[in-house]
Amino acid sequence: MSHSFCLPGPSSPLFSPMVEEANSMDKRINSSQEAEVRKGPWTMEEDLILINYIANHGEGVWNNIARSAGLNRTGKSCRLRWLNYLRPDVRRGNITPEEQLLIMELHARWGNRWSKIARQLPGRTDNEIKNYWRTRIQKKVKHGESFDYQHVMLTDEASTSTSQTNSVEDGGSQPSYTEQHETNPDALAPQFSTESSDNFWSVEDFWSMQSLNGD
DNA sequence: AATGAATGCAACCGCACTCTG
DNA sequence: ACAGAGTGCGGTTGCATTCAT
Repeated sequence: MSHSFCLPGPSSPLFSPMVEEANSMDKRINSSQEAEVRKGPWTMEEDLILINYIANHGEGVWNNIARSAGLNRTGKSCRLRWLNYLRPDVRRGNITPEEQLLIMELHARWGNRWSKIARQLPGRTDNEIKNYWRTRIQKKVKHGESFDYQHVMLTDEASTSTSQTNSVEDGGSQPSYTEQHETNPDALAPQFSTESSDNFWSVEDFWSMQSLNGD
């Protein structure tokens, strides 16, 4: 199968700000210890490498993927990034009222079995559900002693239409990708971010592009 | 406009489980 | 049966962003 993504090379203008950052980090790493693995936020380059590698070779042993793809990351880190963010079927953005109700019902039944709960919500990840529960629902449960599904849903729907809407769809916390737009606004290659705005490419765009390339 | 607090999310950590030789 | 490697999972943390003053 040929799933090549036509990745822009590291010298591409698209990557320059990010690569600079990565390089400076690499320098620090290389100067201290060659084999030290990278931690912290993923760069766009790393994402593309991982996506491209898995598209070509499929999933496998994560430590091998990390090594073979040339990513200076642990297999664990690659797996997490793939499952929570890069997978083509991962749904991002607003949790619908239906999903919220389901989460609450399943949590009432199973407790903090996030992965189990996530399996009932196609495209949602355990991490996302866990975060959602802790930041939205648990907070409300704490404040209002009596746990009223209906109330939680109604109030959260309101917040969904305001703050939550921008949490992911406007890029959320992916500053490292969008920053480059500032430093390199005229980059020829498409921007890659989670934003759905006109000027940026989202992960979804990337995968639809991939399917257009005829895999 | 500045700044401190609150919030939300990505990513890491540690432990437990499963698989394989 | 055992040990080591790999994986899955839940808890926690760090930090960027947003909000309130």
